Amino acid sequence: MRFTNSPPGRDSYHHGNLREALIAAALVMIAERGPAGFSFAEVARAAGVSPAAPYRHFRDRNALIAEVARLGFERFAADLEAGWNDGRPDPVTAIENCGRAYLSFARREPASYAAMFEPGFPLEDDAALLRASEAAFGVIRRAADAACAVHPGPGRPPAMMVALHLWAMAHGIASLFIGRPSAGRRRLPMSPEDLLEAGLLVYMQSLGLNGTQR
Amino acid sequence: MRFTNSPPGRDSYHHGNLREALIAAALVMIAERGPAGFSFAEVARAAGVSPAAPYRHFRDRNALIAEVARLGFERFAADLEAGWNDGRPDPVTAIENCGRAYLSFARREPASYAAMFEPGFPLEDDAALLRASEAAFGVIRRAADAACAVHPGPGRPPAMMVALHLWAMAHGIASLFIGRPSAGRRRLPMSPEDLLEAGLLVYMQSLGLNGTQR
DNA sequence: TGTACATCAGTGAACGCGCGTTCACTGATGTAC
DNA sequence: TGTACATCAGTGAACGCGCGTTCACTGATGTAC
Repeated sequence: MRFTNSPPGRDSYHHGNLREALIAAALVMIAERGPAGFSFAEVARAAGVSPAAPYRHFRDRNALIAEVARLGFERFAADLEAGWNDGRPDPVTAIENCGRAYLSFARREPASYAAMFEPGFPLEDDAALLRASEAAFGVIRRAADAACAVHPGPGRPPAMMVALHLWAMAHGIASLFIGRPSAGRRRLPMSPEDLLEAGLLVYMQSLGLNGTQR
Repeated sequence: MRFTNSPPGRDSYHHGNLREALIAAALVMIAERGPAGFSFAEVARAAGVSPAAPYRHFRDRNALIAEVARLGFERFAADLEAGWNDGRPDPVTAIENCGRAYLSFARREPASYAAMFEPGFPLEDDAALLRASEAAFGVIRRAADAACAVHPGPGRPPAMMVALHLWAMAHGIASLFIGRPSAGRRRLPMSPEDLLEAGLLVYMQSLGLNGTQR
């Protein structure tokens, strides 16, 4: 598979779109074989370009994966934001929609999701990447804030903790039941989406948010 | 680092313990660099043995990782079983202990946990491995059964679903907050253990299991 | 207890391969005047 | 509009390296008698 600008073959000495083509090729390979499953040279070959060309755009293979992850987090945050939809029509429904958006992203973009959460090397020191991941978590955090605000209190749980619970459950389900299988995967008696929705409802019921009242 | 039988150097033509030494060396390398971060040759070198020697014990590198995962699942199941402790003193406390055992395993054996859940290649067709992973899930499943049995009903939730929720939350927290960091990791305002305990309590409260009554 | 022999575990040399990285280069693009 | 020049993106050849895998081998162990 080639990822050149001008179909079918490149007509110019310059590629014109190499950076994007490399990212697209990496996504395909990560989806097929995981973040560890390709080399810098292979991705160049897939883009129809010499093995030295990618160095014009990325310091090394890891930098390419980091960029895949960063772009993934950006789309991920946008998806979660759309699902949350400012808490409409009500917090419980909006959180369910947000959860659905979460799994939908993991399903549509397994390669991005893997680069984001199992890159195979530490991704901590990339400021732009951290910012993108914080934006995504920010959506969940705001959803938890809004949900907690409904709580009658006293005994209102800390919103940060609720956000982490929501995220852990969504990530747990995505990571166990969506994407390339691991040995841990079980057969599911229901879709991951239904499993997450039920889990969120059980959880939120305890918080005084009755899922049936909407 | 060498993993030979007779310290400090091997005195015999035969290693005597090579299989175990290869597994031990793989565990160290996986802990440091992830399941993708070592080669078959490197693990042989670490064991102080020629690059051809590992082939006497494992078909290839993947078979070695699969064995690491299988042994990991065995110890994992035993740990969960000990935490669950047949539901004593009561199901809620026992499930909390089981959750603590879950995270404790991920903390003590990050390399095994990674091999089990992010091997980097499909591990589906290894029957012994599948059996070991089913044994581990079986503990969670039995814990969910016992917890659901306490539910006053009607509206008692399916135990299988509850088991999957418990597992997803524990795995989500382990995978996000324990082990080698990914870009997704947030700073935690509390320990993973406390986060999981709180999450389990909130969840189980909805099931009619009051965590404060024990 | 001793000996012959089969089995087994590890050797070490060899191979072809693809990778990461560098380098001086070259062709295309954009811009100043 | 034309020309000169700087900048930029991709070339292709080269390198050393470690890997995976094979092979005939050898030394140690265990067992039959």
